[in-house]
Amino acid sequence: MTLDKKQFFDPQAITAKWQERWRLDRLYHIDLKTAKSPYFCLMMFPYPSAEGLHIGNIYMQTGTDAFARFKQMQGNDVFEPMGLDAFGIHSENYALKIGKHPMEQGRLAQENFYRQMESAGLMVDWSKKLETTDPNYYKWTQWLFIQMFKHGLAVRKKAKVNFCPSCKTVLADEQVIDGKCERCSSLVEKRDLEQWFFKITDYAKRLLDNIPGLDWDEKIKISQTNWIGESKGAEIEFRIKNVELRIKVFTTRPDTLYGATFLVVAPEHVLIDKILKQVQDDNVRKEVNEYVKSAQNKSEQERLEVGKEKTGVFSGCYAVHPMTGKQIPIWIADYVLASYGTGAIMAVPAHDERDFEFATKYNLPIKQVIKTPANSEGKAYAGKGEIINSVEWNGLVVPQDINKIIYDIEKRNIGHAKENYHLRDWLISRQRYWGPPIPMVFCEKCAKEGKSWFDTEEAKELSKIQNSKLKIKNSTPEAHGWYPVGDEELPVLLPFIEDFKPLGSGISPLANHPEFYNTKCPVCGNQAKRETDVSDTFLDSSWYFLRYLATDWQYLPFPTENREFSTEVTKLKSEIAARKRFLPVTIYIGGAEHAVLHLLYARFITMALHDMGYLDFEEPFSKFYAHGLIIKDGAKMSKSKGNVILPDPLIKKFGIDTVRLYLRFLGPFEQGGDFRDTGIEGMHRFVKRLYKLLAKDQNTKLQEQKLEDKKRLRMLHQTIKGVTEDLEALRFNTAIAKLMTYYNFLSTQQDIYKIEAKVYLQMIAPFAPHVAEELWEQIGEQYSIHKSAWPSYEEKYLVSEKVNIAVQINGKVRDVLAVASEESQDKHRVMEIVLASEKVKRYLGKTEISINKVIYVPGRVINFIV
RNA sequence: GCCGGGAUGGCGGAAUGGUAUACGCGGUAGUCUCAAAAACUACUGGCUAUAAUGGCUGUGUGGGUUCGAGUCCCUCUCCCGGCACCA
Repeated sequence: MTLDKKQFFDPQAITAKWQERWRLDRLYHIDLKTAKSPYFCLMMFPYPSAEGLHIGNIYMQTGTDAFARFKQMQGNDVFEPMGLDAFGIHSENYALKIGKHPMEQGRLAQENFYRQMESAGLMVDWSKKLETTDPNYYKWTQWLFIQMFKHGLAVRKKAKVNFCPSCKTVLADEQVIDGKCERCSSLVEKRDLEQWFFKITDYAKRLLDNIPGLDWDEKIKISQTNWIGESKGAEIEFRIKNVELRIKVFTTRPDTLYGATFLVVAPEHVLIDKILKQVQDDNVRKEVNEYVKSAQNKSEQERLEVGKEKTGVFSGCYAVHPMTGKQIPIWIADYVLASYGTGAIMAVPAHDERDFEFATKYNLPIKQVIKTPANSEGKAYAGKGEIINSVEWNGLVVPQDINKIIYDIEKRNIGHAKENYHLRDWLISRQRYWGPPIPMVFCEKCAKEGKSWFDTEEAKELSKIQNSKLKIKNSTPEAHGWYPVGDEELPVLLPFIEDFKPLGSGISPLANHPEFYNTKCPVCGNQAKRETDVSDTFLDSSWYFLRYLATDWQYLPFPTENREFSTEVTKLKSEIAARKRFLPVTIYIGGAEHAVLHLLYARFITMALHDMGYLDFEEPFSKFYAHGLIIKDGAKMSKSKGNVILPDPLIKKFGIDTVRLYLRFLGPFEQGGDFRDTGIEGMHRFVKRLYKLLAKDQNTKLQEQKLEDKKRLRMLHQTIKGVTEDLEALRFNTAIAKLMTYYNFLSTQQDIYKIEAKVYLQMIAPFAPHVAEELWEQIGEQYSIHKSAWPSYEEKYLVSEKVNIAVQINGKVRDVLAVASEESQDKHRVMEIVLASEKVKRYLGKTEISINKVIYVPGRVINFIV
């Protein structure tokens, strides 16, 4: 007779039973204050834009959860919080697509997301959840913006910025991938606009220098290093002939200075106008003007097109070479970028491919200054070799002697050592609706009078107490008229408006709402206007991990002892101290796609908050682990391909424990893997078999007495060791493989010892929390398995199963003769095995040698000295 | 072009320099069934052999180090990711 499945294993009933019990018992509630061994296990919070959770979200969340549960069982007080990154273009675009108001869509999505995440059986303390759209949250996002402004890290600048014509907003550099919008893949345009920027470039060096010390995925560290893009070199000044003007150029190869045969400046370079005034020839002037104009009209895309032939025009002016005193022509060409370095270069065609191409086209002189191997032709871009044709530098060898050259340049007062960074300032304004309004007020009257917040008493007070790393600047023209909203006015609520659609033309939807933007100047009291742009969603997520520790605090953004909050700090003194122990985040798990976005911004903001005195650490995430992507049929899941896997039906069909186990098993966590339907069926079979093996009313008898069988003890302890090490390194797939091997072993045994069942359930609990809890109860153990101590192993049971037996002649290993197995641990037995081995017989027969000494190397090789 | 990472059965993937292919999927055969499904049992890299506890071969290519290489070193090919007219 076949058993009805329901009769012996009903995953839905088990899940419901235990989730209910855990909730009633507040099993996963964590008291941040009394925690003895604080462990902050953070996972990236999702944005609730799509129809619901994606299998990829579940993949990441349950993976993090398995690790968190493991750490909890190891005796840590694990804080695993969760929330929603609900503001931002992602969510807004989705609302636009389905024709709902973002506020309404947000409410629906929020409900659905929390329901789904709770069904995943996470050990999240839901009493500490947060949403970035909550005014109690974005009040502090706005507060953060204001602190950045007050400390001179949020500035208004007019600049060429990325503009997405489809999302109708500006974008940060990091949000442009291959010239396309990160969200919608539209071709990004460049527009000249005045916007709010965060001065992340001020932190470029520190952000870079801290990278080697981070316990992060190497991939991510390399990406960030490349993105910050430090180039070491020198800035060198060239006098312009007949004029009191100088052009600064940046070069990484000051050693090739004697090879500079002309200068090139970007078409946008500010000196061009001044230079042109000196030019007599009208034709040249006209030509230059035309070139500059045509360069401006070209899109970034066109200008950067690979393989494009270089263009340029002679400016009519000459510069004076600082070493030789000879005059060299100044050219204007768009292969030099205004936004990098000084916007001008010294061209060394003999040793730079681009300069060579340009010099060849326009017939400019080429002068070799580095000795190159005989066989290479004119263009040798060698970065190393002996310097020639360079008067006093001749004979020096680069790169070794580059510092001598820079020293010489500095001594002659023609330039100095200089580092440049690829990193650009973080453009924070968005001309969209769905975000926290930037909490700034602009007063026309004050602007005309050249006043700003930096002229107030408060600014002067602040400048007295601030960290030396942050110098409050004097009021710059860009800051004139700008005041932050007063603390008591926060949050600046995002109003509900019907016309929330992005307008394009660089204006935010809020700009059509005088009832929102009309206000009074906090200083002069005249009519003033609120900023109508909202901030980038990456600002919301740049500090959310701090807020998890303070979701119940209304007057503190996160645990801090800064004097700004002195009243609260006095009141909550010990609580703040206790909660601070969870920071910085112990481990952060998330997708590698945020390498240069979220992860860099969070580091920057943390560093800035540190410098402002709000935090006493400057790196937010001690450890970062990047998980891989889950794909289907070898391709990324997408609706157009019709290969999207949704979690709900799977959970319904197999139960969450099977899904959790399968997601862990399908490939290494850091690589992701291919979702296969037959694969999950296989895992389902395993879960059913396991249940059958250990469930109370099944045939198995649990042996209460002590386990003495050596083989079984070794199996048990080896599995504990392997699984523990695998979990420690987040190698979930191999951990589960070991558990399955162990199951296969146990299932062949007549009886199962209690200790085996117990340890087995504990090891599978992080992956299959509900089934493990159910069986834990059925074998008569005390609730809850998740509060039980992770099993430990004893070395004495771990003697290696395999040893190799080798022959040594004159201290050198000559040959491996045999492989002995477990029984061979004592020397006499080894001898027997060796002598019985066919290979040894042959070896001994051939060479007529005898074994006179045995050296035993535990675990690996047994050497015979012959 | 530059910087990373990778290539192991029919498939996903295991292997601190020590019996390559753990674990799962798929496949084959069998048990149970009127039958099928499910479940269970056995086998499953290739070639060869079958009296075997047999032989040979095998981790993208070609070489090297080593008693011993998927693993370490060098060459080449291909694939994936990031950056890219950044001076």
